[in-house]
Amino acid sequence: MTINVIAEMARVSKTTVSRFLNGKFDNMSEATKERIAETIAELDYHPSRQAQALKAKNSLLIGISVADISNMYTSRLLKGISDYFQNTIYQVLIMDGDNSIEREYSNLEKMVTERIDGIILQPLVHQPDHYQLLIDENIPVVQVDRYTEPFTWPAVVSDNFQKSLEVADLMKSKNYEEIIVLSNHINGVSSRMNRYNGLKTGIENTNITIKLIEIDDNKDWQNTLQSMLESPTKKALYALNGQVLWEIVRFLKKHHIAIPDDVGVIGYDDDMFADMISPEITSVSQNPQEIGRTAAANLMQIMNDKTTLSKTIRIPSTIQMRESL
Amino acid sequence: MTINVIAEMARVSKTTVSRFLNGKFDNMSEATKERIAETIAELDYHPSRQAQALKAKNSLLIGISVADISNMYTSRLLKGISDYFQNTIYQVLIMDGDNSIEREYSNLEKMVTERIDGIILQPLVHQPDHYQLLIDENIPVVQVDRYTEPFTWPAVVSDNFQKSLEVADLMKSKNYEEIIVLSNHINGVSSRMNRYNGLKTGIENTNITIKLIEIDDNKDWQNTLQSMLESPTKKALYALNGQVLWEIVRFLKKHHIAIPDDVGVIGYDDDMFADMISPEITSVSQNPQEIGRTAAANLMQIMNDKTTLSKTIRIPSTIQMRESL
DNA sequence: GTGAAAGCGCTAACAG
DNA sequence: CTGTTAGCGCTTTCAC
Repeated sequence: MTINVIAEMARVSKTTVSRFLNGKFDNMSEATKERIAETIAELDYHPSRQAQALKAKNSLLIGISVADISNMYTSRLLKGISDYFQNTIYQVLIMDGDNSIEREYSNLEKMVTERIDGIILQPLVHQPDHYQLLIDENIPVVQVDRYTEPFTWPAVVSDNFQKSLEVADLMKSKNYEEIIVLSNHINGVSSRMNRYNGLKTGIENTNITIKLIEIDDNKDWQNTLQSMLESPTKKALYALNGQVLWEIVRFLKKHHIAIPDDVGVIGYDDDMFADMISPEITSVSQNPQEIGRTAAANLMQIMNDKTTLSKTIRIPSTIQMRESL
Repeated sequence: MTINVIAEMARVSKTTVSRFLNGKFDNMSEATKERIAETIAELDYHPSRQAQALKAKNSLLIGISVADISNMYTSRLLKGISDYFQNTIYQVLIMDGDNSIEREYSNLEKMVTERIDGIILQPLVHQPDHYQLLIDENIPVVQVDRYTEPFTWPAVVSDNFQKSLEVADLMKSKNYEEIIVLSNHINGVSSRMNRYNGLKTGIENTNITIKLIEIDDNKDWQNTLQSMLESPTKKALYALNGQVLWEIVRFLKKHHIAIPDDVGVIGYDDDMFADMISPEITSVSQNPQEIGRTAAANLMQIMNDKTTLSKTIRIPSTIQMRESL
């Protein structure tokens, strides 16, 4: 089912059919127009994107590279992105890095091969030269959730540093003496670094001490945490993402450590469950759908204007005050 | 950066480069091979998928149409699918129907235009003739989670009916007298119908009665539920998916209705939270990742063999016994 | 061991 | 108002 078939059946040249397909009716008789329309409808013809792409040198494909597709944050991010592109001529090619740097790179190579017109990237690596491939190919990129440094591409992220300053204020006002930060590896993940650094900055010139447990470097983190909890100081736990937050809560529950009496808890990502467990968990609620939507809109703008706007956009998050801190 | 450029720089014809790209080294001198390899590496050349597709008449694109992308079940399903295709030459085009029949249809039309080679479909509509487009185009399809009837394409689903029989057994053994099933609209969603019908079949010839509240038909479902709960019979709530389950639990919590003393609760989808709230919620745990993987594998087989295996594959789920029932 | 040429389905410049 | 023609980047047949 090709344009030639349609042309033949409608007794016109394929040029005319092409004009019809592209809405160029300026100089087309009603009769021809109608005949083509009928033929197309009858045969249920859809022009081949591959052929169009080859000609036009754009694939109308947008690549999305996410760190881990099976993850609440990611789902909501994708919702925002999909929503935005739904009403455009672009299609969305989603690839899951599965938290593997090799797999992410292989995905990006595939995207280049697909001649995608733009990329929304949740980078697994902090150094931009790891992504030299994309720079060389001069592909428009917008980063989400995290960013590479020094500056390479615009990014849409949460107000991580700022929000951690507020977390620090909370800790001060509640007279906590020690904060144990729990996270997956922090190095190279800007969002986690900013959350951690915001907290450190926020408690400067106080007596509050901070400890950090990086979970994936430390299979034994549960023992580490347990021994840290033994001292008599007033402590709080700060989990830098949702999955870690729930691991902690599960751990505390299992060991019958009372929240917030024995230890305070606050964490990132306000899943629908934070207010359903007892005690309800105080958490920082991000807006991934809005991050996705914004990133998509910015990518579109960059692709259209060829202007690479050089800034980081911060989408506000909010601290949901509940009972655990 | 095209094959012509490479050919010129390596001082061979593009035929030879093409042979190189496709691993046809049968009659190629080591010298040429090396020269081409070097040139490609130097220029970081990636052949255009569009041009290849145009020639080969396959896009190597797989379309995934999901009902709602921002949903735990879907994320895990996508993980399974992505994982499988990662090591193939196929790319995955994910589209979100956002629970809108129109949007789903528009997505499928886009897939046809992209000349995708196969589709994994979580159908929003029960009648297969709604998908006549795909039938006409003769596109290989595997359904997931739900299926259309009468039989059109193979489907990979959970053992919904079977598992609801077990739920019925549980209800009997715990002497429940009345079961209130809560769900989004059941009609046309085979998984929900099977869950409901399995329960009905399971309690045949008992005195247990069943009531059904379809949440989206009934904005007022909370009042409906509340009045249903007033009678003195021993009752249980059965939620047919995760989102409904958590809405119910939230509702009960808010109204201080005790689980399981005032009312028993069981529901589908064993999110990581079911065992973290008090009381822990008894739930049916599906295996969406395995469903996705299996669907992907079957689609591959159909695409390769051109044999449309005509069966429904059921992936076992398990009832996680906890405290709420 | 390698190349010339045709053609995949489409668009656009030019001609009439 | 419409058609002829060339060409997008690749693969493949046939020829040397």
